[in-house]
Amino acid sequence: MPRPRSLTHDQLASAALAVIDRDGLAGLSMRAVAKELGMSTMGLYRYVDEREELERLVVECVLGAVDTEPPPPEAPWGERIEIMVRRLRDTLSAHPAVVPLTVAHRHRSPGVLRWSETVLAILIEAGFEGERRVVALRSLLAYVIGALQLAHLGPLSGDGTVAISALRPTEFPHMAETARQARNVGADDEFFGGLAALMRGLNT
Amino acid sequence: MPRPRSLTHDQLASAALAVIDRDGLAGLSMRAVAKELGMSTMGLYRYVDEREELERLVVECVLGAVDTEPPPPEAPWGERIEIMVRRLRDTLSAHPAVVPLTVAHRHRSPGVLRWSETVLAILIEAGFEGERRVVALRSLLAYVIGALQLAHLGPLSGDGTVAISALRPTEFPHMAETARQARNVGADDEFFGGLAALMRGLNT
DNA sequence: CTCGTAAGCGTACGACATACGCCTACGATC
DNA sequence: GATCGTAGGCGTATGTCGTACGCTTACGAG
Repeated sequence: MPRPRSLTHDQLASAALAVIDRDGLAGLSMRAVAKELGMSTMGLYRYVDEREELERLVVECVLGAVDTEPPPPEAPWGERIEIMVRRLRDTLSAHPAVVPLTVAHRHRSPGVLRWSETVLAILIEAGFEGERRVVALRSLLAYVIGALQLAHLGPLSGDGTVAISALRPTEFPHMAETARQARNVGADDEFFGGLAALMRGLNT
Repeated sequence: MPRPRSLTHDQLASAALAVIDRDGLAGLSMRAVAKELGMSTMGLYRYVDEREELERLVVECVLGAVDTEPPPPEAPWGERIEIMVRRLRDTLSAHPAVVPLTVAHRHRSPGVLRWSETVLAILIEAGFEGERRVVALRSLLAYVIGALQLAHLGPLSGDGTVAISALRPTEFPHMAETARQARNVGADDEFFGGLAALMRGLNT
């Protein structure tokens, strides 16, 4: 075997992640990642066939870090699900710009699969069967993905909310008032408030 | 006033939407839209300053079509919210590829603002105040956005689910079985099942 | 020591957004 | 009806992107 590879997939993904964290998802380019690695642009193509594969590596690198060990079984199942959701959210929150990539590549990520497997085990133990189980898993995923994107692109405490609370109150009175109140709602309160509601509803 | 504009914003947005519907979001380019309109690439720049503005027009065109009239007030508030969510989902489902644009530009879209205004009015009438109202609106939006993206990029009846149900059952037994069951769950069952759960939870 | 394979690089091409400058058609004014 | 300023529309040019292709170079097995 001639000439061993000098870069691991993890190093590739970390470099890409560094670019994304610094310049946003739009800043991700083969050139930028190559420069980050101190190599020529085309050198990168010895490791990945195309940009999409690099994106998959990034997703795996991020999602692979999720703790998928089953939470302590003595806790009620609702709490255990919340623990799992919290882990996923914490992991993705560290790199919010990759969430769109996650959505696109989630089917091939062992990370999400392992996470889903653990969540399903809890749901099954809690008595979820058939369609009800499918709906529970999908709605949890949908909520996490949607909430993270909303939070990243327009956090409650950010410009958007300020702009809305300044709207002509005659046209959008409820929006203006709600936006004013929203400034006092932290990102965690918002996320876990909605999650708690979803969990209550799934339970009944 | 010299030389009236020969194209309306709506015509611009419709052309862009046609491109997106045909070639996906990745196919959206100034060149493609200009060609769709039968004009030169640079001619487009007489109407929009930059690509982002064209995207905003598309979002407005789509979201502006949402019916934001308050639903019949004799219905229970939960049903009225569901009607509003259904309208939003139906509108976005017609052009699923624009959902990511929607997320990015939602703050400036009168369509979402009007929709939110109507939803807030229902929530207020139902007794939602302060943080609880904020959380309700945001979690509904998060769920819709997340669910639509999941459905578009990997519908339950699609390849992804088939691929998952073919995974080595020793490693992902629950996933494999759940995916098999998921093939019998329609997109509407999935969406409204999760929505119903969220609504139940918000109510308590 | 030799040699085949893979590593890594440079160049090149076509698509993209878009700045700039040109000619042109129109409508308000005289 | 002639004039003129504004906006419409186009062509060209620049810099970025992904990536195909071919070259040189370093390594390890024989």
